[in-house]
Amino acid sequence: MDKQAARRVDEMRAALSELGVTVTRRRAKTLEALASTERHPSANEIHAEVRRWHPSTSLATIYNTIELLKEAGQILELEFSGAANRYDGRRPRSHPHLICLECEAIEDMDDDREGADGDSLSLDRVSDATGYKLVRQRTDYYGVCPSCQAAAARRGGGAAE
Amino acid sequence: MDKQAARRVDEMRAALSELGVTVTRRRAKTLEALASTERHPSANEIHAEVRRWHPSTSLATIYNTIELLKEAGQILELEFSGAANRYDGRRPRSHPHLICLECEAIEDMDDDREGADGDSLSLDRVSDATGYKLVRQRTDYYGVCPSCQAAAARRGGGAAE
DNA sequence: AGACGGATTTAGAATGATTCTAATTCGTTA
DNA sequence: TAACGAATTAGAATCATTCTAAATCCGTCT
Repeated sequence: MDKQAARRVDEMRAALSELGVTVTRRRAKTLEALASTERHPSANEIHAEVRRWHPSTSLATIYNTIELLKEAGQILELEFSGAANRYDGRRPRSHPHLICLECEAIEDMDDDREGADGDSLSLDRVSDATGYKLVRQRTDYYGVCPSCQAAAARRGGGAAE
Repeated sequence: MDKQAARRVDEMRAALSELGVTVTRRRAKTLEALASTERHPSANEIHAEVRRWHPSTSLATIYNTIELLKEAGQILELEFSGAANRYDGRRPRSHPHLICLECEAIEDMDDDREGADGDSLSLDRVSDATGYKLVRQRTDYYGVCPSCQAAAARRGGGAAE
């Protein structure tokens, strides 16, 4: 676990304690799993990771912890209907994602690629314009990632394919 | 069905024919249901509407037609994991939505509220910046709509609530 | 140490949207 | 009318997520 991940785990721990819940060993491992991957894991993937240390852990516990993290504002949930939800525990504030339709990879998009000041300002602006009291936003870009494009080119041959 | 809705139905019809599928009466009603509401209905709601004219229609047929419309690029699917997906058949190109967390209303956000030229340009820009071959985007703003805010104020009394 | 009580966890059942399947019906064309 | 492929149906299957009731854990107090 690198330094950034460790810092993130501390933040999440603190936020959970703030909520009045105890950070058990299972929960701690869940936080670590979330903080130490860029992969935006599903509940199942987190479960598999936590099980490596606490084999009797049940999926319900993972969902339970995710729920608490949501209440604490410490996790971003990316909902999908045809597939499992994916989670971002590294950057809990709303930010855009790139989603590959072929390999299902999800990666963060750098904020500075589109508006510098990020999302909260934009939220405020939209709140003002619409009268909604906004709390978060979701922005996803769907397409084919460079690596899948390369794989397709290798398979298919020419550009016409 | 107003004029705009009728035009939309024609577009969808044409796109489906283009695909080589026949636009049956049930499918036609499905298109109408989609074109004539701002409500972003779920599959169930569309089903209920179509059933008013063709009571034996099965849910599977609705999903089937939605699938075809997706292939034809004539419908926007807003995925949710905890609730039914919602559909936008009036404006099939990517555009932002406002989603009320209390009453589950979904409304279109005017494009000119944020970038005038809309989404395809933005898609191109992001494609260039990231190397992804992007095909669509999703932008949602989550919060409480004005009408639910008013209802809450009425219930709760003062501003402190 | 022992007992208590509340929080946590577990296994499995329940839920609900969506997809699949096999059989039936519909529409068109010969 | 017969025959064919497409469309449709009812119901089963799938699968992520949530719920439930029982068991367990953990800190605290005696």
